[in-house]
Amino acid sequence: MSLKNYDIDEMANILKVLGDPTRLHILKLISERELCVCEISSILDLSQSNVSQHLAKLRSVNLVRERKRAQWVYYSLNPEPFPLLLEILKNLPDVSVELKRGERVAENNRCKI
Amino acid sequence: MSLKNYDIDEMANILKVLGDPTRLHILKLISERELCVCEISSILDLSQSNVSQHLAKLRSVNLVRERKRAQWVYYSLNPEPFPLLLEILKNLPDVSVELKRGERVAENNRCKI
DNA sequence: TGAGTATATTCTAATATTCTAATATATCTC
DNA sequence: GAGATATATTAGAATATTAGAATATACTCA
Repeated sequence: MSLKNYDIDEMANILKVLGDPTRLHILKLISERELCVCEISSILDLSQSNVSQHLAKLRSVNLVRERKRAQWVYYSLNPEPFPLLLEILKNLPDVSVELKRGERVAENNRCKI
Repeated sequence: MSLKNYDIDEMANILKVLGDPTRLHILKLISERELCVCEISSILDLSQSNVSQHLAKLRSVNLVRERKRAQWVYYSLNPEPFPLLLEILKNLPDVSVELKRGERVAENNRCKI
């Protein structure tokens, strides 16, 4: 996803989706490592439904990619270059501690494939 | 305004303010040339109150600068470097035709100082 | 000082967003 | 196939945002 040639409404839409702390947090997490919904849910201590709805918004503007395996869905950043997003994420606080917590959950829940 | 060291809530706040087509449009306009509220109002065909409220949101996250002269208030981009914003604005459609229209308004209303 | 103009603020109604609870779908395992 | 698990979707209540009308403030000029 390039940044070129957006009209104002498209750009506003993307920025609106980005303008939510939960969604930014999710993006930061999956920018470091692919995560399934249950891991995100557990790390952020949010309901599955809530996370799923935020992911739907992120999908709606093509910011994330999903990979389905068995009953799990793993999310990662859309790999097409979107320099703006990378710049934003680079400047958010580190989430490695949270990710460690996610790993333990993954092991317990056997969604680690 | 640098992009470094924002926490997630601050960043989300800024992006939320940016995530509105009217505000993006205003930012694009004043990135080309300092404008008073009445010019913005006329160019975008929005009520004075509406424009003023959008400007208040832009002020709330420090994206714009105001210069008061007589009864007019002239807005321009906050000059502190905010590479992210410049990148966004660079990729929005040209507004020079709209700005020409604004100039005519300015002449009629004698807010051109 | 008083009338006129530009802008900001406040209030309110309409609309949009968010969260939770309930339900649906899909896949796995037995 | 039946039950269990992961995820998505839907519906509804709570909350937030938006736009317009009315009002307030600040400045100018006669």
